[in-house]
Amino acid sequence: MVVKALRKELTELESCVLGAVWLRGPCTAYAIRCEFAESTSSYWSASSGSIYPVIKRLRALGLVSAAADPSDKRDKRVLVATARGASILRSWVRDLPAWTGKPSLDPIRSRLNFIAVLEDRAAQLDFVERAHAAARAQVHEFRRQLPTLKKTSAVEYLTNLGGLEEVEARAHWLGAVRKMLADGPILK
Amino acid sequence: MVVKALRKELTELESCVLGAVWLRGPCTAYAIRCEFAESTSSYWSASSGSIYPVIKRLRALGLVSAAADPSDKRDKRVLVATARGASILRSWVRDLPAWTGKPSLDPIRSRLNFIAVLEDRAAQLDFVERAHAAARAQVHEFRRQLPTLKKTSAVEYLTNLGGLEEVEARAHWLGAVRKMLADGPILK
DNA sequence: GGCTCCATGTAAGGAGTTACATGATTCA
DNA sequence: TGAATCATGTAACTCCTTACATGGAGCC
Repeated sequence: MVVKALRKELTELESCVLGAVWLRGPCTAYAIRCEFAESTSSYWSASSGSIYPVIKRLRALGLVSAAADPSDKRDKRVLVATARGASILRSWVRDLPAWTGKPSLDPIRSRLNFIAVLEDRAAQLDFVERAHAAARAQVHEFRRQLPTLKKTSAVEYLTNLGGLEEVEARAHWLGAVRKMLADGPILK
Repeated sequence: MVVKALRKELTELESCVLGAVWLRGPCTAYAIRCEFAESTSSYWSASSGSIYPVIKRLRALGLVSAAADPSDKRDKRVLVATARGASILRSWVRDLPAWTGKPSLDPIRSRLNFIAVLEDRAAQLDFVERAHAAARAQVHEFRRQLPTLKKTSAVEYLTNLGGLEEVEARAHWLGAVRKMLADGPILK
C-alpha cells in the first residue's frame, strides 16, 4: 500500500469515518455504513457510493488498513485504523478550526429570514408553530432515549445530551418568536 | 427567457439567494454576494464561482429576472424576484421537510464522539475547555450586536437571537461535559 | 498613473448523491 | 427455494470550491 501525502485536511465525513473505524474496528465498511445510517444525527446518506470511496481514500493515505478475512468466501475486508490514522484523528479532534465555534446552519433560521414572504399573520404564525411543534417532538425523542444511553456509554450519553440541548434551545427560541409575532406587528 | 421546469427542489443555497433577491431586490448579484460574505452565519463561501451560477439557474427557471442598467457602461444587471420566484420561495419557507426538525451537524459534537483518542485526562479537559471558551466568546459576540439589531429589524433580531440561543445551549452543554469529565472517570 | 472597489464571469476539480450491479450467507 | 441481509463496489451527475480572468469607476 503506497501511502500518499495528505494534500490538505480531511473532510468532516472522512474524519468521522476514520473515527468510527478507530472506535469500532476491527469491523467491515458495511458495519460503519450501518452505524451512520442508524445514527440520529445522520447528515450524510452514508450510502455505499460515499462510504466505500471514503474508505478507499483513507486506505490510500495509510490511515486505515484492510485485511481480508480468510474464513469468509465473500470480499469481506476487516478494517482497522493505523497508528498514523489515530494520530491524524487525534489532531482533527484536538485542533478546532475557528469556524467550529460559530453557530451551525439552522434551516429554520434560514427560512425565518424570509418569513415576510408569508403575507398574512395567520400564515406566519402557522409556520412558527409547526416549527415549534417539530422542535418539541425532537426534544421528547431525545429525552426518551437518553436514560438507556446513560447506562451504556458516557460518550454517547454526552453527545446525545448536546443534541437535546440544541433542540431545546431551538424550541425555546421559537416560543419567543411565536410570542413576539402574537403580541406585535406582522414580520416584514 | 425560456422557463425550465423545476425538476426537483432548490438547494438551501439557491433558496437563500432567491430569498435575498426577493428581500433586497432590485439589486446586483454583487450586492447579494457581499451580503452573504458579511453575514455571521456564512456557511457558504459566496464566491463569484458559486453565486453567479446560482443566479444563472434561478434566471433559467424564471424565478429571478435581470435587467441591464442603461446608465451603467459595465455589465451591471439589476435583479428582481419574479411572481413565480416569490411563490417558490413561499413554499420553500412554508413546507418544512422532516429533516429540518433534527438537530444540526455540530462539529464539536462530531469530535466529542472520538474524544477517547485523546489519551489522558488533561488532553480531554483541555479540548473541552477550549471548545467551551469558544462557545462563550461567540455568546458575547452575539450579545454585543443584538441591541442594535433590535432597533433596526425585527426579523434580523429574531434570527440572531436564534443563533445566540444555539451557542448558549452549546456553552451550557460543554459546561456539563467539563463537569462530568472533572468529577468522573476519563472518557472512552 | 496606479490602487481599490464594483461587477461579472469561466475553468478545473472534489466530494457527496442517487441509482445501478453483483454475489454470498442465512433463515424461514 | 426464495427472501432478506451481508458485503462491496461503479457510474453518472450535481453542486460547491478555489483560482483565474476581465474590465469600468472613483479617488489620491
